[in-house]
Amino acid sequence: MIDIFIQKLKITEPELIKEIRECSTITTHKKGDFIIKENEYIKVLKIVLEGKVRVYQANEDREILIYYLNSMETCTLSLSACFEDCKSNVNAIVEEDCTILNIPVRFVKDWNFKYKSWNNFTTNIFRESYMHLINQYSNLAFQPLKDRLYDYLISKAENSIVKKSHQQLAKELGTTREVISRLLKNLEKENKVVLGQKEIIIS
Amino acid sequence: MIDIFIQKLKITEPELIKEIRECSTITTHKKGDFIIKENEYIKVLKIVLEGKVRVYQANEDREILIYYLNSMETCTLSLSACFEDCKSNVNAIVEEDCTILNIPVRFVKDWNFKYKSWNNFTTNIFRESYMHLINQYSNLAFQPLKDRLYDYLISKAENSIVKKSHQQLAKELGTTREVISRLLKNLEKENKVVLGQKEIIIS
DNA sequence: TATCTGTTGTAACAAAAGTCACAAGTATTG
DNA sequence: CAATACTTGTGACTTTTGTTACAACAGATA
Repeated sequence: MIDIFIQKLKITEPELIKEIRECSTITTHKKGDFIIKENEYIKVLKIVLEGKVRVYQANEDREILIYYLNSMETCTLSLSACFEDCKSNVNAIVEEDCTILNIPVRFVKDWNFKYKSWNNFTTNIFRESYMHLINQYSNLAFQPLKDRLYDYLISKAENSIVKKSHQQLAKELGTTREVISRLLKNLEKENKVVLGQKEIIIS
Repeated sequence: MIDIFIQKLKITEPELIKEIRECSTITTHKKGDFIIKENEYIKVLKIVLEGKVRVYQANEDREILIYYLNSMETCTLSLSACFEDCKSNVNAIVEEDCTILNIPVRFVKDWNFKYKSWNNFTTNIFRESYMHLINQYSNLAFQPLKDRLYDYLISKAENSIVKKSHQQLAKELGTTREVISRLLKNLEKENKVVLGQKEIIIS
């Protein structure tokens, strides 16, 4: 598993590969486990080798998705935290049983100047995440929820099907279940989707 | 001017200081000039030595602030763009006449692995910007505009006074002037602020 | 002073989003 | 099968935000 990750990162330095193997730990987590909780100090960089994790912010009654971590994806927030001892401002919950590669913060910081390929890796993650978040931000500001929902469905569809409950969508888009149900019904009336049980078909 | 910036960055390597001086250019811009436009390729890292720049996203009829660049602040977006040739997804307009330090992208990338203090600088900028943006994001998702406005006024107040027009505030918070005027009037009725011409006093 | 531009106030209405309450269907599991 | 939890539908209502239209005032300048 680590090999695939190392390959994906285009890590060439043998010493770095050795260091990663030596200092990192691999943990497994069940669906529903919290990987990171708000206000907790982050002490390791977390990379999902397998499974799925949802990283989100919450207020009293609603949640909004920051990003999903799928196989071989890196938690930008934990990476960010590695460079300065700081608390998390998000939660991360396991959505599908997963295997996680944990690298203690001090290594992440050291490697950044020691190994070129690690440096490329971290700056790429930052760049991509930052660009993505800015776009999310202005969509949230300017797009009506109906449009955000429809765009989101399209982006998540596999073979034009999205297997999610209305409640899940609400948590991802930062609203409530009733609102999602209503908007989906409207989309169905406009013949843009067909609704099923935990399933939305885009037409 | 460059000296202060170098000092602020805690740059110790004499060669780096030399390189910065040699490769960078200093430009001046008048109020209203565009530093960066949406969909333009970014070719230099921009650091505001003096003056003020507003970086924002726009749609047809509204704008939302991403961040202000004040004296000695670095444009995270242009930094981000340095690591991969890419188009801007924001605009940057001069709000107060300014002096800008421009560093071509290839240097920014090289230095990141060549000089430790430069590496620290870039990762710090990324970390702070990313953390800040995540918080802005969830505020936008969860906080009513009235609260966002009030919090914003408090954060921008100098001696409890904010010298901005309603139109400016609208552009910063991603809404329209009329809405801001109404919400401010409500805040005044609740004795939270006193309104004047281009001036809001927080009480 | 007259004119122009920018600023603020505000009413009336429309649209979007959130809340509450309840009903009914589906899936899961002891 | 019965009980339970999850899922979806939906009406009625409220709150928030956006839109349109117009009036009045302030400040700068010719």
